[in-house]
Amino acid sequence: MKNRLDSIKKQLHAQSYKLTPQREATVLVLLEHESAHLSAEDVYLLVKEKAPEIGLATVYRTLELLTELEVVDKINFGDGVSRFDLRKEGASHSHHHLVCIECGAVDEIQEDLLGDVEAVIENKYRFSVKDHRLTFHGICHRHSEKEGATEQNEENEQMQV
Amino acid sequence: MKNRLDSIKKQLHAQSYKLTPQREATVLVLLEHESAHLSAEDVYLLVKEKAPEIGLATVYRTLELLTELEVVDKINFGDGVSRFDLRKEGASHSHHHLVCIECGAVDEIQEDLLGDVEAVIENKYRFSVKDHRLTFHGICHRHSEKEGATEQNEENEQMQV
DNA sequence: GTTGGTGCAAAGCGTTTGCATCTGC
DNA sequence: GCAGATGCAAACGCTTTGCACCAAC
Repeated sequence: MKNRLDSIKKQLHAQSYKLTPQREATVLVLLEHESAHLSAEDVYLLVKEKAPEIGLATVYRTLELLTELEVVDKINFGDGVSRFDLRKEGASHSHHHLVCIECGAVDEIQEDLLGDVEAVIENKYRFSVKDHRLTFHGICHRHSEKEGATEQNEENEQMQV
Repeated sequence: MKNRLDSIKKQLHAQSYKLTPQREATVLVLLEHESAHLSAEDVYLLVKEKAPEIGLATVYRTLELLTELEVVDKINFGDGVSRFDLRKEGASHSHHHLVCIECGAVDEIQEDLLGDVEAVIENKYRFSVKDHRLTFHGICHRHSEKEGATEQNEENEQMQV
């Protein structure tokens, strides 16, 4: 965790940005809530616990900055808010998501399943892929198998495989 | 084209919705601009040419209705507006998109490249896939190969393979 | 006449921006 | 003191909603 923060600090400095207390608090919130797919508002409320004086605009500006630096991915599940996902250290691509239409849970898939597909895109369609967004909508394992599974609204889990 | 309209009319009637003149004009605009990834505002301006009295709210309501009926897919490329894509007749999944970060062009991929990936999602992650969204961001063939390719902003092409 | 659909304007809501203030070299 | 960063409030832009009116059976 400390390493991630240091590494992000270096990335900021490399582009002559500072790691201000507000930015640090924001990054810490993101680190502490990996895979939570927080919205800007979510981040704001959590950061306020650490640094109550922070303004929403600063959070937006920080998240924008981190997106530019490719520290986070700005993703969108079609519900009208942008969500921010920390990239795995060194990952060059956004990971995939499973959105359950029953309970709203969002699971992550860290393994890259698009290698073959990207090869087709590159060769057949002559398109040089820089990033991708892949989201599946459907019914998660908690709801497809057993009826009466524990309700899980607004809750997020990470599936590491 | 006529067939598509009739088919959509049937789908509406099946759920006891009417194909009002405003709805018909909206559907026609979508049919005439397939693969154009029109925003609601775009659709509104085009529909106004056919039916000048139409209101923006009606267009929004119609697009929402068509999305529910799975006649169109509501997609989002992260630029803050929803875009509406007519589904191919009988297609059960949204098709894929290639967004060029140089010129903003959006190409479509009609072939389904996710068969193997969905099998993994279903089996390994026990997730029952109902729909997907796959977008690649990168550099399109017009800009990756030859410098000085024709500028193509806000323009869209369909790649049928 | 009842029901669903429409048009308009106002409201809603996430996000961005202008600007005065602050902070650190 | 200068440049970058911040906080606040206002502005913005897309989308939704309330409501009176309309159209079709």
